[in-house]
Amino acid sequence: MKKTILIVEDEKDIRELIRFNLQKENYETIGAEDANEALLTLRNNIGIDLILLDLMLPGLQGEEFLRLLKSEKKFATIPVIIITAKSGEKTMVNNLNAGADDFLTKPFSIKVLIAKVKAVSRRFSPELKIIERYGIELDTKSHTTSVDGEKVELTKTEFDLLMLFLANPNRVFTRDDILNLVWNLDADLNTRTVDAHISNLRKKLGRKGNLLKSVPKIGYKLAE
Amino acid sequence: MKKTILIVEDEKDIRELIRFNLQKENYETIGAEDANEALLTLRNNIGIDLILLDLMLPGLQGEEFLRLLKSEKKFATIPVIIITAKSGEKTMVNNLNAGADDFLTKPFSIKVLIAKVKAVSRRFSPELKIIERYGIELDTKSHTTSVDGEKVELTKTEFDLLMLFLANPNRVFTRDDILNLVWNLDADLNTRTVDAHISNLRKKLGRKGNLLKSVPKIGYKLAE
DNA sequence: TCATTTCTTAACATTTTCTTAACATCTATT
DNA sequence: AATAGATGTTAAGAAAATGTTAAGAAATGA
Repeated sequence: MKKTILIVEDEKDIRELIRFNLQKENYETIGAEDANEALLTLRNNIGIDLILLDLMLPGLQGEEFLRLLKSEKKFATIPVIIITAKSGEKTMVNNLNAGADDFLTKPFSIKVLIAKVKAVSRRFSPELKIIERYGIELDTKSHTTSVDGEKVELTKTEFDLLMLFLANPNRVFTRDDILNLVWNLDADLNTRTVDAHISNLRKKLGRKGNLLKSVPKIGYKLAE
Repeated sequence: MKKTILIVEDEKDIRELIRFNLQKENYETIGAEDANEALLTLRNNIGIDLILLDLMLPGLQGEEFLRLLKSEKKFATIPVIIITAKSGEKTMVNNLNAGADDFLTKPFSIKVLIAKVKAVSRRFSPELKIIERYGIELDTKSHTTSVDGEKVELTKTEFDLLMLFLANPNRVFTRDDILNLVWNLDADLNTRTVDAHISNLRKKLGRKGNLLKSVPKIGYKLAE
């Protein structure tokens, strides 16, 4: 699932540069010009997964904002990467103490930025889990699937699709929902593509294939 | 290869201070607030090279955690440096008996901490460790490799790459994961570089080469 | 320094996966 | 039963990913 990054940066050019590159890496991004706007965004948006914070902000100083963040329980667990022009060691120590998870000094390379974002978000959500339901087991660690103990080979798309349903049993998804959640938001696909993948999945799931139910005129769901 | 240090310390300020300084020394760090989180991290993270353990932990007492560590075969070989406020001689002896490799008493100087970490990891890194699986044997001490008893010449990169997979069978790594774990975080490389090395490795591993499986659209894993 | 080894990348080959369109089948309604 | 509109299925071409090789760059060592 796509991760959302809040970019708090007053210089528009830099903000857009960062956005562009993160979007290319398949992150969702939200921009904020200053700390106040950032706070507003945080309060109105659920599911911010990471904050990129430029410390040289006008108004409420970045440091202050960082402390404020870490003092609100709701936000305290969101990882923060600091961007700063000051490279003094004291500053870094202060920020790290205030709760930053990593830092970048300007000028920074986009590659390093991306690498840090990935490293931090990986550190915070080691998505290693096993989902099991109705005798179907998905292991995200080895990326393997089994049905009643028998191994089944799925492609990545099939795996993601099945994970969506297994994680949300009985919930109906429209074809558009599915395209948005399993593919990229901007993928420009025929909705019937979903049908084709459902069909393949059913076949591969064997006797458990009929757990994937079509809900006429709406979409699909997983149910007994 | 960058070494990863797990810092088990409930006081956030101290934890971050340590992190910052170790990162500066080019170590990878992971923080844990208490023993439970630490155990979780150990189970989900491959390649923890050293543990810094504050004994004054809430919940499961540090001593208990240490004993638990040393009793699990998988973790028993990871060196541990104890941080403690108690400087009593008896405590030290107890901890050293329980498997600690060195200790620091609070308040400690960062310089001493770094020095101890370096000393301990140096002591452990030329450790005679042999990984053997599927008939492939890696000897980290002599840096030699054999397949079904036959010696095989690997370059350092190939060796590190193979070690990553052998130490984590069945786990899928993305090309980015691999670049981060085998190369440095900020190595600025084309992800296809990984493919080239995998290809070379497969060839050198002969009939065992096909244990390195590609997982299309994700990465690679080692599996039967 | 030069020689040698190792690494990175680009180019091309091969394989896998995806998407779509065509046709089949089903279901509800008249 | 006929029809219309939906879903099911299949297979072929397109697209994307991986496999492989080799050449130049970079690192290493004499």
